[in-house]
Amino acid sequence: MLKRLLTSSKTTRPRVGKFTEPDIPETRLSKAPHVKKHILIYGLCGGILIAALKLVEYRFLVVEHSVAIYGGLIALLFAGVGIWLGLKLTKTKEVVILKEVAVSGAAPFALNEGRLRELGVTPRELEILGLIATGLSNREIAEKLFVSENTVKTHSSRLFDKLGAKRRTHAVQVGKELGLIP
Amino acid sequence: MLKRLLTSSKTTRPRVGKFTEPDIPETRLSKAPHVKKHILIYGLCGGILIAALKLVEYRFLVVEHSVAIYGGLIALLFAGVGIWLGLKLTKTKEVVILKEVAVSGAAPFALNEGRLRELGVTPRELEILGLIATGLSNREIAEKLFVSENTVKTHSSRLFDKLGAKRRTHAVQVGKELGLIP
DNA sequence: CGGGAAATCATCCGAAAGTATGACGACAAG
DNA sequence: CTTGTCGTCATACTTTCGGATGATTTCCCG
Repeated sequence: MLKRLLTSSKTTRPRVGKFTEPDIPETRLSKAPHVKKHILIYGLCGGILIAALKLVEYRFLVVEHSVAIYGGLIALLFAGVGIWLGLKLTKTKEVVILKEVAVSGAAPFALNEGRLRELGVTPRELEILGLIATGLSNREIAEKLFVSENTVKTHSSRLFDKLGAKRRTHAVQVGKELGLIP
Repeated sequence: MLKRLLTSSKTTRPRVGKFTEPDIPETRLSKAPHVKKHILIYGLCGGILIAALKLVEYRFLVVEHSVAIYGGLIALLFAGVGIWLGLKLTKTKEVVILKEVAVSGAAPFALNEGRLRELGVTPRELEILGLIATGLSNREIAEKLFVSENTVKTHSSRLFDKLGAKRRTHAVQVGKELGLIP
């Protein structure tokens, strides 16, 4: 039991705590479908740049001015575009985080009547089991049900016998496992 | 005396181990240092490319051959480098993707450490609370932990005090509500 | 090195829990 | 009408719990 406790914390807590931090709100930005889009954009930019290059070449031939200036312009242009694209792609990819939070469906708890009959647990005993599970003492249960404490003791005794429990805490545990109490 | 010696080595050690173990499975992929690295690489490539450009310009001036070819070469070069960089960056970032698989049906219990500190519940006390919740008696807990029954009673007494519980069943109930036990 | 937290162990004592047994009334089924 | 189950109550007894208190050891922190 305790081991299970620790085990679950071993697999659950660190993962959430270390990787996603307390950011419970889902910060998902899935970009899987956008990849192709970016490739397209990239190609488009490439085309535009090639066209620009052509233009530059054209002016180059026509005007035939300082070659170094035009070359530098081209270099700057492409370098800038490259950096821009790199950053853009980087930024886009950077945020890709898939996060699925456990929903933990609320257990509606349906009383296991079959088990009740199977064990021969009477309604009164079940009622007392429920009160025991809330942490009440025999006396408090007796007052709550307007009966004597001895009655509660006999009920609980028979209940423990039917559940195969030795203590009330054990009975609670068994009752939970058997679906007798939520 | 001998018993105490064994006790300290059998109960203290495992306890510490149990509580620190959960942090071991860390499959983290730190990316922070890689970013700057990439920026450096990028800058380096930029320098190399500029140098290449200069070279091309030089040959351009000297040989004065077909301008279109050199321009195309430059464009291709830069385009290729841009694509390569983009892909590389993208790839690097993609590695950082975190996939958190949801645990649908499993118990999502996460120990409430804040409450622990808030109430001043020690690890040992929490351990005993877990054992109490399973329905074990003080004696059984003592045997399980290799300590004396009195020790268990002391621990549970302080635990009840901290939880504001009067009975062990009540303590279990409170512990569940407070997220101390599953 | 002192001080404090944590864990350990002990003793005493009253309260609560659990066991064993018997008994009584209500009520449904045979 | 008899039988059986269920709920109720009681008495007597044993076991377990829980509170109060004090002591010791270990470890960490200032």
